[in-house]
Amino acid sequence: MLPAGEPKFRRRPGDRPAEILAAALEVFAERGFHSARLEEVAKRAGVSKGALYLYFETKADLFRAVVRDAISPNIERIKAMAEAQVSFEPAVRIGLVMLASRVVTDRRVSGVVKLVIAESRTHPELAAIWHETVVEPGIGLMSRLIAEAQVRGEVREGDPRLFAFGLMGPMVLSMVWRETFEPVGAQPIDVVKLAEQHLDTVLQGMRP
Amino acid sequence: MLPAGEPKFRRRPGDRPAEILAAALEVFAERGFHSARLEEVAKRAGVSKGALYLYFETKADLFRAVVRDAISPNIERIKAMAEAQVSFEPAVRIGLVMLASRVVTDRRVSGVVKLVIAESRTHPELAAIWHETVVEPGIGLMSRLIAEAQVRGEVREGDPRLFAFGLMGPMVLSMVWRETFEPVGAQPIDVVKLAEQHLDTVLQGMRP
DNA sequence: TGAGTAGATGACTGGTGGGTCAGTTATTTT
DNA sequence: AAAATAACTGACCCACCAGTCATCTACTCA
Repeated sequence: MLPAGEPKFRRRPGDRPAEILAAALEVFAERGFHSARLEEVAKRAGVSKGALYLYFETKADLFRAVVRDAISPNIERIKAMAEAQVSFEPAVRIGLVMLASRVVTDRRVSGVVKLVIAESRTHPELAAIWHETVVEPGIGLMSRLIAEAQVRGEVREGDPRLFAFGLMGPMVLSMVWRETFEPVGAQPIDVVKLAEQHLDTVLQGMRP
Repeated sequence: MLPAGEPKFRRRPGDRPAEILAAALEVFAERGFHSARLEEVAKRAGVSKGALYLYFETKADLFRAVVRDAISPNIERIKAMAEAQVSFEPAVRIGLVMLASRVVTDRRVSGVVKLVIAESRTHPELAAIWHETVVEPGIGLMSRLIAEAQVRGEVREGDPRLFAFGLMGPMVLSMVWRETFEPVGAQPIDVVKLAEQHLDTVLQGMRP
């Protein structure tokens, strides 16, 4: 019964955390927090269950790490957009279409968004982190651009924040739709088309 | 130790199911499916855990009953709207504002919506039921009204279904917002104001 | 009023899965 | 080459809770 050649495992402490996070994201996204089995995460990450505990304290800790990990690229995007000096219409056009084509369509993102929504009662810190690092800065940025455009007379009067919700709403709906209704046979939404048509409609409707 | 006066329990088979459903809705909405404790449901319904099993087969069965129960009034509403012969603009105006003031604001509804989203992987039947009895008829009705308005030249060209998503999006966002971000300190959305401003914007943007 | 019965109780159980740790194996150091 | 080290394994433990059932109690009706 002596195993020939291939070693039973390798020591790769540098790569393990990222691999475990990737596997955990998959399993959490598929099953939700409670139904996710650590045994399954370990299997997909190619390690034993015990190894998970070398890198993460508890299941909840692993979950938090998954969500935090998924946030970072989005923060970069928002920061970049906020720093670039741009005028309202083109910024919103480019921003929303990019959001539609790159973010909303990415199952890893919509999966995490769904997780945050689903587990917000049992893990309110995650909803809080998500809110203050992604949602509020994003909405804040849009509101500011809209308010500036109003001063220049390019946009009619109205609450800038509500305009921002009006623009973002269908993107949120799309993520919910993809995660909730498409798996049970709902006709998929063409998110990019939706974003474009919605932009045409709302931008026209926002003119004075 | 003989209890004087008040009996230990009463036999009220007629009222129990509704009371259990109400209690279960509360607990499921607060905790989600897995974290919800049947002991807690029983306590709030004023019965013992065993009594639950006189009326519902399993926890999942109880959960399904809660969701089905919450759907029915909405089906009635949609049916009524579909049967009333109405023209596009006033119908959408009245419909969306009613939705905002009565449905989106009702925590019992937003709670169940959140549950359906959260548990759609482990209970896809619920997502399916919700989709075919509420979502699809609702979207279908709106799309039809929009398509008819396009024929009459009241609305510019564009995919009627995407217009419908554009109108509904912010309502979905509002429910998610209330259930997910408000509990962690997010500034509440005035849903009726949002609905009104969004209607003004989108209806103007939909004109030819 | 008392026998019959359906409604209701609550202590109990069994499966499940998060978390532990004594021991094993790959790798580094001496 | 041997010792030292740290990554990793996997069998085990035990808390937890959905679901059960022997028993009891309220109500009915003859």
